[in-house]
Amino acid sequence: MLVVTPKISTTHSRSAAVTRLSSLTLLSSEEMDALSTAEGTRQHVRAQGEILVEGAPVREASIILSGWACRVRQFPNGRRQLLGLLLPGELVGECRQRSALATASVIALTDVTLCARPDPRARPGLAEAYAVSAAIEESYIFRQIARLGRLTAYERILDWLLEVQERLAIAGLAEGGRFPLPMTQEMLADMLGLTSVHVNRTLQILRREGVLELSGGSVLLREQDRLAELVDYRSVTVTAG
Amino acid sequence: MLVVTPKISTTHSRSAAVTRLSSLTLLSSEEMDALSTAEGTRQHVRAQGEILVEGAPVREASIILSGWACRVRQFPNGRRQLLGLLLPGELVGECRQRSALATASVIALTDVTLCARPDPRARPGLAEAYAVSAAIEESYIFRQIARLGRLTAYERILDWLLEVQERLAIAGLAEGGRFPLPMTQEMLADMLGLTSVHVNRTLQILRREGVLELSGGSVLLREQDRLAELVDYRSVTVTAG
DNA sequence: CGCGTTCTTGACTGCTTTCAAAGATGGTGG
DNA sequence: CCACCATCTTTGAAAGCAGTCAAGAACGCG
Repeated sequence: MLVVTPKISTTHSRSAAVTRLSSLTLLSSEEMDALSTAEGTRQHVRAQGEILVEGAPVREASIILSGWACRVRQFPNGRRQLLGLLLPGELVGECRQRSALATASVIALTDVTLCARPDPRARPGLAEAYAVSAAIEESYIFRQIARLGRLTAYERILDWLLEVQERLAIAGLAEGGRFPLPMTQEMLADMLGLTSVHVNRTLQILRREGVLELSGGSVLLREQDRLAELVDYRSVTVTAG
Repeated sequence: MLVVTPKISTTHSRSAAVTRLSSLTLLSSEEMDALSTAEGTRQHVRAQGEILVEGAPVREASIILSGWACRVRQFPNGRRQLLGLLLPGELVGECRQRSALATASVIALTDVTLCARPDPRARPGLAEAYAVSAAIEESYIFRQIARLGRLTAYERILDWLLEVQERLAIAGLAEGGRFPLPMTQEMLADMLGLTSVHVNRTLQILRREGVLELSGGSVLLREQDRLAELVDYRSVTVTAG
């Protein structure tokens, strides 16, 4: 239950955003400072609150500093589908276009803290980091399509958990197969195209098999190599040499 | 079976690419000329051929001049999922990043003709058109996720056909609910996360209901307003005012 | 006309959903 | 510290949508 991160013991270690973006490409110290400065002016959104509304204009791109968010599509009959996660250090509302409207709503799954994205002009490292981030995000989106289209409930859950772990690890928020999972089984169901009842039953199978511990909003994944093979999970690679 | 387009009777009317891109934003005549010139140097890919390979470097962005292509993810056990279509006038291999690797393979579903994308620098109209095109593409991708996650086979097919029609219509390739559909039922199945047997049975239901005519690689959709309501289909909007 | 691919059909299996209700959990106020 | 409430998780039984396997029919192409 207790997550210890002994190696990062300085009072105020690097934020998730700095950890993530500086791991995507080499950032100058000026660029890291720009990020830290930007993090000073935060914006808070309560759980369930809307960060972006589908069809509404996108003001400016933001970076998620803490908390989990997701893109979502709502159907009129009550069904809804979570299109993809947005985790700390990741960007919201990137677009290359003036007068752009959001192509999907974004809501906060937990309480979320955001800040404006530092201007990438005259900061090639940041521009590169944003571009790499966008490319990685695209590959997460494609993975979500393949997951929903061709994996069983059992495989979907494993594949998705492996992805979440990888994404959190990039931001320094997962360690040793353990990471937070602040979502109800109903949210999981909406993310994975299942019902909450079936998510529940499948999670129990995974627990019984010993590959998964799940309690108090925190997960421990065991035997990850075997699981990754099972669902053909591949780590993200978007840049060459 | 015979598709007549009487209004465009000049010998060489606008290409699908020019039709589509100039409908996304206002293009100057120089920009339209640049497109037409670019179309002079074509590249051909046979059906089933690879246009982009996942994990390989992306050379340059291209425009599809004719034929259908798609992004695809292949699983080791033979399963595969088509991630999304790429239709005439749409762009392949857009990325904002040097040394980028393709995040998914792209294959030709039919014989495909491509050309290099004219340089958008110093051509604000083209830059805008590419940006709008990318935004629209993103909304198609989100729609694919929602389709696979939350619609039944019956709904998936209708929703997808409505989207294909809208996309072809933008390029001037659909009219009066009739458009080409050069895909086998097995391809449809891989696109919609179903088996070909179930696609077959569902198509028969649609035919029996009279909402769909399908033969010789060509479709006719009837009662589109009713169908659109049935699956909560919304036309794409990505730019304000 | 012959062959390979694609489409169609039937019978059966099974994964996932639905509906309903009971149990656990966590936060709040008394 | 405990009772209480809302939310979340768990369980059971039954139904349904979609998958599997297999074989025959139709189609398109050379």
